[in-house]
Amino acid sequence: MPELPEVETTRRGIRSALRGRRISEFVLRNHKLRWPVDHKLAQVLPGRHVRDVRRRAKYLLIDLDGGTLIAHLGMSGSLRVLPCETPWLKHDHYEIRLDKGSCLRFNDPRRFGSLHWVTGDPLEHPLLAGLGPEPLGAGFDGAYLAGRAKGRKVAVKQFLMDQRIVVGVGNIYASEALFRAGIHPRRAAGKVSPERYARLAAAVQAVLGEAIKQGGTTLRDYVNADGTPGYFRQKLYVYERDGQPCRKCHTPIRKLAQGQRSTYFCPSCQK
DNA sequence: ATGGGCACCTGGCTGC
DNA sequence: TGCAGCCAGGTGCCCA
Repeated sequence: MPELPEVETTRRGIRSALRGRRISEFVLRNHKLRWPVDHKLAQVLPGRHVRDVRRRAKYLLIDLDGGTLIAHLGMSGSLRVLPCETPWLKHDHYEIRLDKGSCLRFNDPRRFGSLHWVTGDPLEHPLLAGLGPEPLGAGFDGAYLAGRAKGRKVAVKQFLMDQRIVVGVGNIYASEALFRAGIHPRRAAGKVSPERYARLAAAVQAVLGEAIKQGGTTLRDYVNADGTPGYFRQKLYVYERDGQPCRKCHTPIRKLAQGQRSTYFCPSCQK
């Protein structure tokens, strides 16, 4: 999926098109996403206005009068703003039609995405309640990471991707942040020094911030709200670069498997 | 509590 | 050309 930078880029793209607008219709073409989408949304949503579009972790929160839509893009999902007359494409699953002829449409080949409607505080929804701090907000730094890592034997790369520890870091940016911090992805989380956690926290913030500026990373499916790809791919140091020379020391980048996911690293720069 | 593995699903690529 | 096998921006859940 889209990781934090891609979700944030999507948020910025759809927010300007949605805010203040009135929903005229909700069309559910395929309710079989990660969790079944409630067909009643077709009755519940029309007439409501969009107050704001927020992001928490990799979830988009679309605040309406009297409730919030919680949308997740899964691995391959994208939300785009389109003219209402645009024909349905393969893997288009739902559409929020707005006044003035535009609509927000969700496309997701793998259907790992989701859509929930809540009338209370969305941050208290079970999917969101246990999430860790935002990496670009207060409460995330090296001291925090070091504290959470005490005694943990899990590899630091998997630790960093645990959304209960810190949100938003997925498979691409975990490898990239560890490279920037010079930390070997297989090192036990509890055996990384506080000094190196300070470097790692700064690296996470830097790589996510830079990726947001570039509109995210497009590998395959991901497109922004206006259909354009993200341009951060050319700035990646290690992800999907196995066998190619390290951009700092020219040692070939290596690939390994951790928790059924690929990890990329430089065996010379990362210890 | 922690760690490890599987499941959900489709499509694109590789190699025989 | 056909097809099996493997891999892909995530994460909830089950088991030891």
